[in-house]
Amino acid sequence: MPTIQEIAKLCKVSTSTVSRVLNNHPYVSEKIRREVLRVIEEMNYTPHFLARGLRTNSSKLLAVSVPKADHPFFAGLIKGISLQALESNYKVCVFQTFYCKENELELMKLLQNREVDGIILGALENLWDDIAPYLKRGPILMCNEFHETAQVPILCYNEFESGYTAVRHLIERGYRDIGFCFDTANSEAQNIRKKGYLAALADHNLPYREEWIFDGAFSILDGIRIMNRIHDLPEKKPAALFSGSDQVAAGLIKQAVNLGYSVPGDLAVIGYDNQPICRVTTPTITSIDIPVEQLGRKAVSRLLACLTEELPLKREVTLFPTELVVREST
Amino acid sequence: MPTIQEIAKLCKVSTSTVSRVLNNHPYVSEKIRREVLRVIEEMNYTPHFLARGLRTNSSKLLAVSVPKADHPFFAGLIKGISLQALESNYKVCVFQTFYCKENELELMKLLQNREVDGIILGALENLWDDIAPYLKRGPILMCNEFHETAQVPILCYNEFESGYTAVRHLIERGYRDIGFCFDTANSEAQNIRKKGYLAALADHNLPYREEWIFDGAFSILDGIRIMNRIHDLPEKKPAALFSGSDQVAAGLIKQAVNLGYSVPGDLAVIGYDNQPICRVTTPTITSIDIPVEQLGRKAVSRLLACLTEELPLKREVTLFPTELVVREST
DNA sequence: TTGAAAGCGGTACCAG
DNA sequence: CTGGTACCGCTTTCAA
Repeated sequence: MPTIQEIAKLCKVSTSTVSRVLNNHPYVSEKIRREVLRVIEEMNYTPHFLARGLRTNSSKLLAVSVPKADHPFFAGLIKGISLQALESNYKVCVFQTFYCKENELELMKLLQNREVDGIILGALENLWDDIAPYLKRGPILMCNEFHETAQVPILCYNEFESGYTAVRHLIERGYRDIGFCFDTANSEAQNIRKKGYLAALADHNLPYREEWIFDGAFSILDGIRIMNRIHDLPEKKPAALFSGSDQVAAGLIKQAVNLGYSVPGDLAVIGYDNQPICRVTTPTITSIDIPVEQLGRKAVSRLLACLTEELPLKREVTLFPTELVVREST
Repeated sequence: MPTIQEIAKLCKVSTSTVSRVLNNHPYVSEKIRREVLRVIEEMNYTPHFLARGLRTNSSKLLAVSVPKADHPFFAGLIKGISLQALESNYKVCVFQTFYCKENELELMKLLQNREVDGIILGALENLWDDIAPYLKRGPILMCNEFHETAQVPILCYNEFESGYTAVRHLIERGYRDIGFCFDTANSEAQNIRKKGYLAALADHNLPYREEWIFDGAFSILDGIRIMNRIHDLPEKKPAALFSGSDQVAAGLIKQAVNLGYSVPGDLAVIGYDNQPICRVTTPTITSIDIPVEQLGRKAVSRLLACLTEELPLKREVTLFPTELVVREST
């Protein structure tokens, strides 16, 4: 592999001049510029990335942390992030936490080592106070999660409102006994969503029961499991469920139908994220659409703004719009 | 951020010694080692990744190319790859081709620039001859795709056999008029799968019609589109479909039911990949299970073997087992 | 407009 | 066992 020295030698100029050509600096005579470019082409030279990075102190690599890369929502986030990053000549490195604090902290070390230039947190496993110290090492940004005080850009949507909207929709459809499925109370975003759920119930003087609230709802299998538990409830069962995930909703519906319930007759289900799966179940799933790809793209452009303009990181909450998409399950 | 020089100064030793401690070299006295480690700890020092990488000529970064990160199959592949890489202290950078040759070639430049140490191709958009020159720059490995002559490790499964098995299953169920959906004839793997389909038909003296073969089948929407075309077929319609993707199968089934077909009564459908979606449609989808996560993990360990043992890259085809998973759609 | 040279922060060879 | 030092390949003053 040729180096800049060899190109310089062949062109009979200094490495500085070659470097200037490479970086489009002014003050290089047109004649030399052309000659250098010709030799570069001829030798098929490309600059050594690590050497350049060491000098300029940047890796052109962004990390995105997600619980699991194969979760449809996060896969969409990765898609958006990856797309936007590439347009700006940044690469994206995927980091999975598997919902585990330690893995997330491990990721922070990448920032400390300058292995990555910045981090997009697609979820948050640790307490923010354990993450904050790493801000000294480079920009961190929160995307799809919320925190009350974190002094970083936060890209999210109004979880309270979307939760409220989903439940109000169920109420308007005539349902009164409404349950809620979510993945984990560790997530501030999910807690706010839950508040929206509770507020909608309260505003309409509707009952709410502890046993209608299910956590640990991540996947299709969890939906099936939860539906079995509902089926076995000794007392009153919910007539509708607000599920924090389309996967869970799909599992709920499938198992409900298996158990002989009519959906939405006996049990209505509303999902979240408006994933493609919503369109292929029977009945199809009413859901809340989240502009996930946009979320990812914006996360990158915001992060790069901090990086290139050296903007100090500051708190700045950006809310994206969500939309109720009504289908057959409600 | 402290550097190795500062640590050396504080410890009153040379940078060589600190480096030795850092890299667990022998020939450092226990006393000095402990002192150095203490200071490193105290200063919260971590080595600069780019500097180290420049010296050792490695970025500890692997690239994986997929058509789209949010395709469930490829999301699973990314998951497996990412998991395994991290265990070996490598990072994984996701690269999306969007089924476009140019993007794939762009990826090759990362290898040339030493931005990544190796590449896992989850698909292949270009002709192999256009990729092969980059082998000089670093290891490339094919995963989930096949090529007749490429001199690189290929991790895949027997597409002929799985195609044959799927179709034989339909035949055993009594179907005779069997169609085929696949995404693109650019994929050698898909062509082999098609050969399996054709061979099964031929071995059972069954007819095959050009108009029962559909390409451009990637997504749920494509499934719906194809079902509409089948519905409009002027002559004989297929009684069963072998779809190269569960997403497409789900779309086919959904639309078939919408159009008043009974599945599998009037039309049987078999998918591919055995994704979670298979379990939530009505009817549930018979599919071919692919050990995608394993495929990803193996790809990484194989690639790292080339990297660490400096093994010359050579052709080596590894076949993974697939399995027919029978559900309600057949 | 150009070149010389000093790093960026490590690693590893060679001498002692 | 330890230290001195020459790089790795590029960018960026500074001086000419």
